[in-house]
Amino acid sequence: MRRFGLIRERIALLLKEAIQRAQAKGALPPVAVTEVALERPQKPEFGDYASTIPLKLSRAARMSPMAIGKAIVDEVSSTDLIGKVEAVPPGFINVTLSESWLANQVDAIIAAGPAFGDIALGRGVRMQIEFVSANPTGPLTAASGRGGALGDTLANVLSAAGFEVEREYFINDAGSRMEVFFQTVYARYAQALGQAEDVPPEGYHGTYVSDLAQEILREYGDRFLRLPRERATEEMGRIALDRMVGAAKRDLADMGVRYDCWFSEQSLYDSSLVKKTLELLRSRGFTDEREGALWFTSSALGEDKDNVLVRSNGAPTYFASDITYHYNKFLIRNYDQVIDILGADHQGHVPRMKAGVTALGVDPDHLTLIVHQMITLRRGDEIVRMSKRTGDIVSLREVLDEVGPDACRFFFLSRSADSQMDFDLDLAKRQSNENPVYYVQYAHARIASILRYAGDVDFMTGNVTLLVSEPEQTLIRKMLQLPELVEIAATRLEPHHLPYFAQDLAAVFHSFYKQCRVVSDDLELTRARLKLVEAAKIVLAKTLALMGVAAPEQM
RNA sequence: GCGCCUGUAGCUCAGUGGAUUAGAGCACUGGUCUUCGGAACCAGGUGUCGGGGGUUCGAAUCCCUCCAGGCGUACCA
Repeated sequence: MRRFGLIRERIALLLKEAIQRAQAKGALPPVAVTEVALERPQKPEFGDYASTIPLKLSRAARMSPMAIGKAIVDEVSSTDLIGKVEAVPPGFINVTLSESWLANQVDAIIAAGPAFGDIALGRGVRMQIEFVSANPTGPLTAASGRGGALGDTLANVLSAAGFEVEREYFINDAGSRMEVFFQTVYARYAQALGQAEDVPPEGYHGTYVSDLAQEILREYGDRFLRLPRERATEEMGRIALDRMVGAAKRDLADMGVRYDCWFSEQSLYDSSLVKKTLELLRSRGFTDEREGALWFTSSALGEDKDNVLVRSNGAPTYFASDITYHYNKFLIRNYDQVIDILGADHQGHVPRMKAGVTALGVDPDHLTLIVHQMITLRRGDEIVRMSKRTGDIVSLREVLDEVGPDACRFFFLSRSADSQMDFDLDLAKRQSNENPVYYVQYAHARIASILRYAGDVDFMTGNVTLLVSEPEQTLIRKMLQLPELVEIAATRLEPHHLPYFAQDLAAVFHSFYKQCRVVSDDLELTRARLKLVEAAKIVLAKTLALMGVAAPEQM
């Protein structure tokens, strides 16, 4: 797969070489220059890239920023890439890309095809990203949708950035919540058969459990009532669990979320890995027995408290499973980097997991925990609570059915993980026509339509050097930002920049379309512009693909 | 109490220490004029960047403090 060197890096190198030459000639004092940072100026008249290096060197060099700027600019070697480079007050160096180089990039984009935007940042580093991993004790909630969109998109972005990414869902099919869930299913089943059974006090009161019990009753009859209670609870529970996991898989698949692996928590017990991991922690001196329980002495690793691994009743906690799970990730499957995406309601898990992997002898920097804030669901002014235990659920399924997967993903992705999110279901439905996702998709459909309209015009021979008008160059500039966007999203683990870029790109395309007739009597210009349109389609489709949003040929 | 996150336009939100006027979408108003898809384009304006200090040549951005909201702070997950 072909990957492109970033324009920004090429320019930074040119500036750095210029500085070295200026220093060699004595035009600049030999002060140390670590890196030449480049930014994208807010305004077009300031060029495509700008550096503040003169301002930063001013003090050490004991020269005015403008004098430094001029000394550097004088030494920048001329290339086909740069059209103009100038020093401007108070001490910026502004770089403008050359018209002809920009025009030629249209050919480069078409040659790259769907690989355009891919970069060589990851260099094959093996990375695992785990997300959603919701308890299979009920349907996925809308909140899980946020984790799903975030994790799946981040995985797409990291793959595009050259990481070797595997996506995983941790199925919490063991432990105390599971027992309570099994008992709840049994109670509802028994109730359906006229028995006086109560849902356990900490049980799940949602109607979905009753539905599930009815379903089991229809398919299996009353046979579980004739089995010993413990065995019936276990067997029926396993059936219910399978259905819940199956539903989660369907919901996520319908949202376009893909997984490479669904990993069972129970398997960690079945293979005795939990026991082995606890032994390891014990032998390394990170455990302590107090009040009949086994504690992880995380306070010795800088955490503010210790955490229970095995309760005094002998049952391991979820934390014991999760450390074991990370033992598996790091020491059995040997991932170089692991990312866990959690909801804010699990933020307390972050410091102890960091301490946990440290105790395993793993560099905690190899584990990144991304915490996304909660979403508040509303229907108009009414706030909707989401809890599987109370049964007051807005399921992901419901949101998908109401809003559709594309709008759903686009919406979830449009906010940074750090921000709480308001999701008004009424509004999302009512405004579906005004949702930015349609604006972006419309641009893609319009492009496809233009290409259809052009019919059999063979534009692959088009001469892109004709593409020098302002709307054309603006569109090319915007398209060329995609690789940098991938870099930013991948290094900062922030996929929320994608929807904004998609909107910008669509807007720039619509504006171009309005100003430039594509298919006209001028055959040469038509061919060139069709190439540009084709390139725009590639870039827009790639952006949408990274977000997991459909790129329709027509709407 | 302590910890994490947040506070930017009427609403929902972007904003990697930099450029006399801090951005986008929605909503609102007016225009385009519609032979390639009008689900479009163009033009309009509001901000004590929560308050107050500090660092810096320069702060929405970094530090301190206060206020407000969300979440966490279990032998739950």
